[in-house]
Amino acid sequence: MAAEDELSRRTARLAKITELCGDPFFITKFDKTHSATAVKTKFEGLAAGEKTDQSVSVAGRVMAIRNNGMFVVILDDTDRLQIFHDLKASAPELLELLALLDLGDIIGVTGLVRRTPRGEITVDATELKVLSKALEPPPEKFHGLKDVEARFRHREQDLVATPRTRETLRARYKMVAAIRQYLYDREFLEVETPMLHVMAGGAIAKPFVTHHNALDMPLYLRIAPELHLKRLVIGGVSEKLFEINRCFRNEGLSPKHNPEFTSLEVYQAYVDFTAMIDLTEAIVHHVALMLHGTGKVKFGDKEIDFTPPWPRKGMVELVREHTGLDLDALTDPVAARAAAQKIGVSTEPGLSWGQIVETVFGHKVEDKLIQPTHVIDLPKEISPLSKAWPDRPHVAQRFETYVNGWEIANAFSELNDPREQRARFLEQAEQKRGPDDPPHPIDEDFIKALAFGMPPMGGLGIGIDRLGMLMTDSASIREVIAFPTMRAVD
RNA sequence: GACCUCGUAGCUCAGCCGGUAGAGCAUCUGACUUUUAAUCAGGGGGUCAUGGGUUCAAAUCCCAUCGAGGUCACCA
Repeated sequence: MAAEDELSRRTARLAKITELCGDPFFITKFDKTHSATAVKTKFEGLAAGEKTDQSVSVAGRVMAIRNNGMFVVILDDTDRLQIFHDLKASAPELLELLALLDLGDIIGVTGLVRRTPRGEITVDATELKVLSKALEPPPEKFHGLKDVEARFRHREQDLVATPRTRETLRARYKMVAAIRQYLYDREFLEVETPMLHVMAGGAIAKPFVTHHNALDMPLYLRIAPELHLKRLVIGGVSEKLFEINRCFRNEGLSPKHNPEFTSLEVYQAYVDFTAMIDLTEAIVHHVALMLHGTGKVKFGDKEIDFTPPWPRKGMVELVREHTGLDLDALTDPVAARAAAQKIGVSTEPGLSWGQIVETVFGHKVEDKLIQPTHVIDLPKEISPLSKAWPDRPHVAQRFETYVNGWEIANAFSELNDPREQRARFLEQAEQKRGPDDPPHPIDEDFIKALAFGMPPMGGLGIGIDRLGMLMTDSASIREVIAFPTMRAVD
């Protein structure tokens, strides 16, 4: 039967239902007394074949109709639940309505709870209401929705058809809630800063550009909230604050990159980056415990142990361990570049020593860091917002945390010297980057804010989507984003 | 952006050494009073992503386009 026929068949049934008991789309409420799980839990003790005289009202989507409607399975946001209709003894109106049910309809049922001889908790329907009619059929009941494109373009279908999708997205949302609660409990204030920026700062990435009509000027979707968050700390809104929200980067898509993604950024005055290491471990471990009851989390064929503390290793030290190349001994960029070339890492000419270290690290080390590892001692040249060590001026007081080869956290002792910050920005603006990259703008408002006096502080960013992937054994970032970015179809 | 793979019924898939399209689920008709992916019998349902080419003949081979996935590149 063609799709149009399916639509007209279901529409015809809707008309009949409307004749019988009114238009379902006019219904505004249903007094649901129990969720599917609540029913199953409450009557757990029933023996097979045992009946009760206790009535419940349940509601959900019709997932299966067996034995001509004798058994109907509904799904709500907790579980599936079986409904029984006595095809011989039920009221004729009920049976008439039952015959008009389709897979996917939303129904409300009132009836007595029993356990069938086969052991299934079941509601013997005495009342049936169609609360909403599905005019389109659901995906195949056993194999579900497999087509990746369809799953992401029509997440509602995927959610109905694929238990794993429900679990993954729920876990992601619970994870975000757990992180918020963790920080609330420690008196961090959750704040909001602009999504629309006059210039996109706080990171290096290509921004999305839009235009404000009334102001007749370009605006950029933020690539990071960092600079505004620091300004809030400077102003004294709170010495401990955070934001969990979206950032946007106009770059390539990959299993680890979505154009919009969620980041957590935390700032705390009067602490250094080592406090952010502790906080990173605490937050991530807390999330693992909350979702899995243990710090050890399965990912693919690996087991990742989030139990603190995690090892800290220098970036140059790691490069040495994995390649034998000691970049500390080659501080001249030309020599460093030649040495990198020898071990098969070619770099653009004109890169700084720090950029070469980062490139070699990215090619030779990154994907080997499976268990949580804090990479410390990052080059100052690639850390324009971080304080350097007084006794090691080319090394930043910064770390990046890697898990499963992915960067999931990035933090530093925040640079608060406005003169030094201006110099770093200028250096940044001159640094060699991609051929079509726009020049890095200098955010004078931010420098002015620093000049107003920023307390020493630690700042931390955690990629929520990637953390979500780790916590849900998801190979693609799209699994943990309800509606990942897709190309438009005609 | 480059390369590889994929796109067949509403869904899940088969068919791909060229010969005019199949199965299961869903759907329709009938049977069935306790099913658990219910079962049994029968029926209907297709622009084989789109466009072009080769050929007597194309779902199948070739080219282009669109969409998707992957790898790489890009990426604080």
